[in-house]
Amino acid sequence: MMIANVIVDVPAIPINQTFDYRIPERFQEVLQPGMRVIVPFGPRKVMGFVTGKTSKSSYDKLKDIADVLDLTPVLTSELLDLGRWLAEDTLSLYITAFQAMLPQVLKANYKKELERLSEAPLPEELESLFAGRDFVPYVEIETSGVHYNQVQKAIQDGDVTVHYLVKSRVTRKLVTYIKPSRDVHLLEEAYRDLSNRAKKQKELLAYFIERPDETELSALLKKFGTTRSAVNSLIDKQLLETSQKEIYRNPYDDQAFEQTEALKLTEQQELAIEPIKQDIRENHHNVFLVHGVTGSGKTEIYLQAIQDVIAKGQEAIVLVPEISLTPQMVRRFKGRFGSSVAVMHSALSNGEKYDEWRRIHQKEVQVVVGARSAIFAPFENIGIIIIDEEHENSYKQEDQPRYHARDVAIRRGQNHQCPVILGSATPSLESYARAQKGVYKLSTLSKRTNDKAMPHVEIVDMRNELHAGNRSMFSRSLKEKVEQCLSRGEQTVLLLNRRGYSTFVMCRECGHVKECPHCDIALTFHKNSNQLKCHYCAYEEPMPTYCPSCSSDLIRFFGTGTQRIEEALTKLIPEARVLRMDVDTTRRKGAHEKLLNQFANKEADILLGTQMIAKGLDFENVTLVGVLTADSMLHLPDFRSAEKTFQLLTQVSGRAGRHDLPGEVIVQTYTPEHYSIELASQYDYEKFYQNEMRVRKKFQYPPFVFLALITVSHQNHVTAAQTAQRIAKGLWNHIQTETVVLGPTPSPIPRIKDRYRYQCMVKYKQEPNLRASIQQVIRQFDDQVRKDDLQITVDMQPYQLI
DNA sequence: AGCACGCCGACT
DNA sequence: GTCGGCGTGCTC
Repeated sequence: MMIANVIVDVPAIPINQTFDYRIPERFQEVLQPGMRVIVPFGPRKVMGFVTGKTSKSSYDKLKDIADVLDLTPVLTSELLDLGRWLAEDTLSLYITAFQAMLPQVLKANYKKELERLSEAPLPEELESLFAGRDFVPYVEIETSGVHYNQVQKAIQDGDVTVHYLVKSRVTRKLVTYIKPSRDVHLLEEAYRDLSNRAKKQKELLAYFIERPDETELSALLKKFGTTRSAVNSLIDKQLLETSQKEIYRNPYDDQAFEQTEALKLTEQQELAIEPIKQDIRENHHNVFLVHGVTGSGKTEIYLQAIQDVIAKGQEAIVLVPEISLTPQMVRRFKGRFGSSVAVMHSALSNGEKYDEWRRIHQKEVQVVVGARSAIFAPFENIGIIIIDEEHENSYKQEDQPRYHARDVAIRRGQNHQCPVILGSATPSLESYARAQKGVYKLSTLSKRTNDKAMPHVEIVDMRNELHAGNRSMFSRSLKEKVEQCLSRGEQTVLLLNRRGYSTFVMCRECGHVKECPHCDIALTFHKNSNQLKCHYCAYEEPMPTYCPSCSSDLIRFFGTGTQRIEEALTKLIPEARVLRMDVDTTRRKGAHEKLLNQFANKEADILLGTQMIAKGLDFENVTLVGVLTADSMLHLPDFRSAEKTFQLLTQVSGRAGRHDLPGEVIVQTYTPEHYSIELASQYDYEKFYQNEMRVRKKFQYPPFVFLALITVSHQNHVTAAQTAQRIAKGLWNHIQTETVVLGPTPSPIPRIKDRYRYQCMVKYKQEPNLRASIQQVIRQFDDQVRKDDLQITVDMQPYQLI
């Protein structure tokens, strides 16, 4: 057992394998799989993960491990295994998968520096750069313009040498503590001797005579209303001493959360939770889909299930989408489980994320609530995994490794033999279909806990507005309702669904949208060629000047923004105070919370914003929700567009009248007859599901098939297209007859950073060897990838097709 | 990826 | 001669 298998931090295809290293004597006791090490790799040093230990190697020129970075493994054996699976499942590199499972600060930083070895004079430029120092960072040499061969020469003469450094990014937060350094009676003696003018010193000393424990410096200064100088004097007199302690950055003040108790469950909730509790008791893995309408008390089910898990001495992972948007959620978990909760989300600093991660790693918490990557929490005895708002696409990572947290959750659920709960008011079709097939266990919560009806939804046909001479973005009905709401002193939320604007073409006269005749997907307007194109097949046609359906010349692509809406709104209803929330107004850190707090404090009457206001917000005084353009998403060139529209409308409707006041919703649309809009207004998920499934079946989209997307990019247009073509051809030779390879077609964004992009889509039902086939086909291009800057990426479960 | 090596053309 | 550009091959 003196050889370690190491995955090194070199993200390249030929390096995607373990490399063997000898374990030097001094590390043999401590080194375990899952630890990070520094190893020599060629002429340099790199970080690596130990994946295993063996006694022999097929390689005979082994080098020694240079250093061990961790005292305990950062990856448990389960996570090591999970990482390998993840890399293979997503066709990523092992190192990429491992890095994705850990906080940023555990990544290595690489530096080179030059060390002077002799007193012999160096070339002039180099000599002045050293300026008496023994070490010079390599970056200084690069930026100073010293000739490379001078350095080379100095190295050859043995006057200097290069060091390859691997530095950890870890920064620890230290806090200063003060404690007495002498016995109490010596302090008392010193107290008597102190001059009466040293008032603060006396006070401090008296404090420590009373309580000789360590006290945090900042707290001490605050308590006595003094500064560091008084303390320093006592330190100089050797009466007190300082010590530094490492603390965790805790982004939440646990005391600030009011503690809550388990609520009494309704009959429906009881029915839903019982089988989950049973699996917890019996250590049994099942996936539960909890389909519960807004306000049906899904969270309370999560909380009570977690309670059971904690009582058993096990741990819980809760995933929520973009948690920074839902301080309410944090409050509920911290309120129930106090300091046993770690919170992981994107708004935390790297240091804060690391500290939360360590609290998990060191078993100081039993519950983690976090965004996507929290699924990799290094717990070893997981009793439940919960994914709230299961349909959210932020659970899919859009860069390598392109994983879906749901898949990882289920894999970990199997590893730990524990239940996985998927919760949503609008489950993804994939999940609901699996529940229908019995793969997942379905529980439905159709009633709200307060027995209130869902707010009434009024659909406004914007074509009628246009015919009546109203060309503004606000229908007469919406204007009226906003004014009424205003006069009652209640608040309004207006959603501008901006995504997809200016890409699709719609007739403002009749609502007609150009779609691909082969794909039933809206065509995308390409400005440079003035063409409409389909992103699923190669279909294209010129941009029409007249609507093919009603011959109106009002056919055009859409473009508008929150800013313009805000202007129009203040003109229309001058007395309303409007708060705008979009990427521009929330870019600054904390701006988000500030805006929401302002609105909660009723400093504004109308909150106008994009998607970000649709999710998880809960304001008791909001009684009106307006959706300005319900169909803007509907015509995105994405087979999920109807599903996304339904989900968004359902979600945003849930924002109205959540409390005592009754709410209402106004949905403005050019296509009121579309089933996603009509059924969302009736809160009829079941019917929507049936309808959408028929569409998916007809056009062979998920969940009836699986997708894999291969994207090729190259600075040369022809190379990109040709390579994609060859990949498509290559794949045809490997696949079953009912599998389809579509394309190549230009990617939705055909050129990014001066690289042309082509893609192939694979639609398949049963293709057990697809990953191997894809790998085999693209391996032929490895050389070109390396030497010709060709890029090939594979997404085994694409979500974002646009 | 990132580094060294080695081959070749250009230039003081 | 020698400087420096880039193609090639290796990394336990």
